[in-house]
Amino acid sequence: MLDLSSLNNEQRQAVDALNGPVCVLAGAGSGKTKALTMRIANLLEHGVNPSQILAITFTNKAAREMNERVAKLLNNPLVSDALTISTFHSFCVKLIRWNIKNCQYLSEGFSIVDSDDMKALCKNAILSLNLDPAKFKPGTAMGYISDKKNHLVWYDQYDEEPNQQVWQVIYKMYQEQLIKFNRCDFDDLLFYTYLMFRDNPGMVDKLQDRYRYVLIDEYQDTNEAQYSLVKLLTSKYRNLFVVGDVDQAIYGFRGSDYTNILNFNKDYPEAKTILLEKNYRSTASVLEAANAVIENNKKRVPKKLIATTNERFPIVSFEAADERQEASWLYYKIMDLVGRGPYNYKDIAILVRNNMLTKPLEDVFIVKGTPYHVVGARAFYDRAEIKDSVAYLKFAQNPKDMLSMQRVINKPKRGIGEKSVLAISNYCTNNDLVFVEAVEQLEAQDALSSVVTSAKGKAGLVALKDAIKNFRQSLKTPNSKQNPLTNKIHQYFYNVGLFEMYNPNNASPEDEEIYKNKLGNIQNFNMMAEEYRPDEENKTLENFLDHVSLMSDADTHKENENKVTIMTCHASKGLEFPVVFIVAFEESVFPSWQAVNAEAFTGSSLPLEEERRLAYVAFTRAKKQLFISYAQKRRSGYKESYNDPSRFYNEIPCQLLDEE
DNA sequence: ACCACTAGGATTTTT
DNA sequence: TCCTAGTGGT
Repeated sequence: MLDLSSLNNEQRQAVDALNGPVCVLAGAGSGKTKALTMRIANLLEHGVNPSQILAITFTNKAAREMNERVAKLLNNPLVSDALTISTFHSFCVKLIRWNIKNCQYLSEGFSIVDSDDMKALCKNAILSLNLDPAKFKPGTAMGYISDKKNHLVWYDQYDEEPNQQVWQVIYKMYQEQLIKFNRCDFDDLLFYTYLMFRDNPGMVDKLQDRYRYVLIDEYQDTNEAQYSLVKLLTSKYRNLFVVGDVDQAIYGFRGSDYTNILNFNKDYPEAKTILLEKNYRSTASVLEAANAVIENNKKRVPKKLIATTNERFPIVSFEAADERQEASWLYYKIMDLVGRGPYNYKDIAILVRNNMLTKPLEDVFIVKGTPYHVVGARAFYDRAEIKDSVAYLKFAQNPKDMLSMQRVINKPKRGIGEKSVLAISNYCTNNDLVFVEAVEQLEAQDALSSVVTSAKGKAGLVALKDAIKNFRQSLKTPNSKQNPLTNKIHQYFYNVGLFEMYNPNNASPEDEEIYKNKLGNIQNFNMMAEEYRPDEENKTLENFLDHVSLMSDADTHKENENKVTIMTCHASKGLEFPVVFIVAFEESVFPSWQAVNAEAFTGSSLPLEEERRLAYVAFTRAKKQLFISYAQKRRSGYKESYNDPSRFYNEIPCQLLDEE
């Protein structure tokens, strides 16, 4: 029997409201994850089939944890497999793959582009329109395209804004390329799923019957595409349970719209609304500071976090001369907390507004030997050798992916240059063939010379083709302990010459370490194909690549290691730490200069209010103690600036502060 | 086809 | 300041 005794009245209501729409407005630290997991367990206790439950979380890590918690609550590991708990994006990939025939823009084997590929495609589009990429920046194009997709606008829908029409043309070219390569971007996952729903009532009907109970965490951060998806999915049974907090809406820049949660009652007039205001996480002083800051936002529903403890610590602040002094102050504070205080390194988090700010901290921690870990080591996937490895896999999985082909065809050097690449691409397009077929046809007709000139080039091309063919063949035998995916990948990488390319014996003395390192990275990446999920039969190449593409920064957080955690405020959402440091709490950093400018030049305070919510999120991560620092002078990359302390700092009542 | 050098741009937050 | 893409020479 499920033990509900640890819940308060409001949490209890949320857990007990099994049917119909429910909206839980949950302040930071008010036990919303607990309510969410308990409710899933409660549904199961009341005879709901686990396969009928769909829960959407904000990160893959949160999904995994929720799954484990439910299984533990019910003392039944078997429910784990039957439950569907994932992020919007992961859920959408699966839906598209299962219903690929209903998706008019993708076919079997499609793969997801990363932001670098997106940028490259945008740049190609800009160049082929004879526009100056310095004036029409690929980054701006990406923003435009993403914004349109998040609002469910396809490229053929006329853009009324006269000066936006260039971007619309770029959008069109970009999208046509993606479709040709059988690829999609992050936003397409949501958009295409929405289109499938809209155009296939039969499919929606089936899914509605399957997922009778839908739960969504962090609902304040859903965008129009996600909102519309959910609406279609739940319109039949209306068992929609959403949890969120308007004060923690921090993803407006990517189309998230917190009015979705404010208007929940309009869409579902019969909805039950539950307010969770009691905070079980933080000390009274932390909550008073957080409340005082967030009160300054005009666009909000008044709400105060209520402390459940009288414990309080002063909020320690420090004004540093520059970022280096700030970093060493941090170091001494940490040594003090760990050496004399009751804390371990893993109890401490350092939250930053942007990724650049981690560098001076790392410099000090490396010299002093402080154990730390930067969340968002997605940087691993940005290394050239890992991108090459991924591109090799994506090309094998998706034969139409000429973008990945371009990346790998001459790595290692095979004597195939720009001209040959173009000739091969054209041959494929003109004869409606994919790479392997094209090379085989040319080989059979003894016509390889028409695409590559050198003997080395011809041999290289045929060898690459064979390696891909063999790999694809090996994928057809099911994975097993004796013959795991990672072995097949290893063989493939060996065959294409990736290992030989970074063989340290081939390196000059000064490159030896670099080669060793790169080789190690490739091998680690290869191992991940084995480790990323427990069940052998689901470790397909497709699943592995989806996993790699959709892994978020926050998913790289390891809490079991005894290390100080450094991460962005955004990535800290949903987490808690006994001790939290917020660094660079300065005007133009936090709030960002873009937000400050927006208010000054366009008069819009919306970006500033989002920054304030971000500060609120950062503050409320702290369970016990909060430390805040700012510097008079900051050298950040190539720029040097003198900033005032953050306006949010001045919003903290003085009596809570201990200024060092 | 490949290498070495140079100029210019870059970092707000992310699936 | 550092990294990247683009250019010109071999």
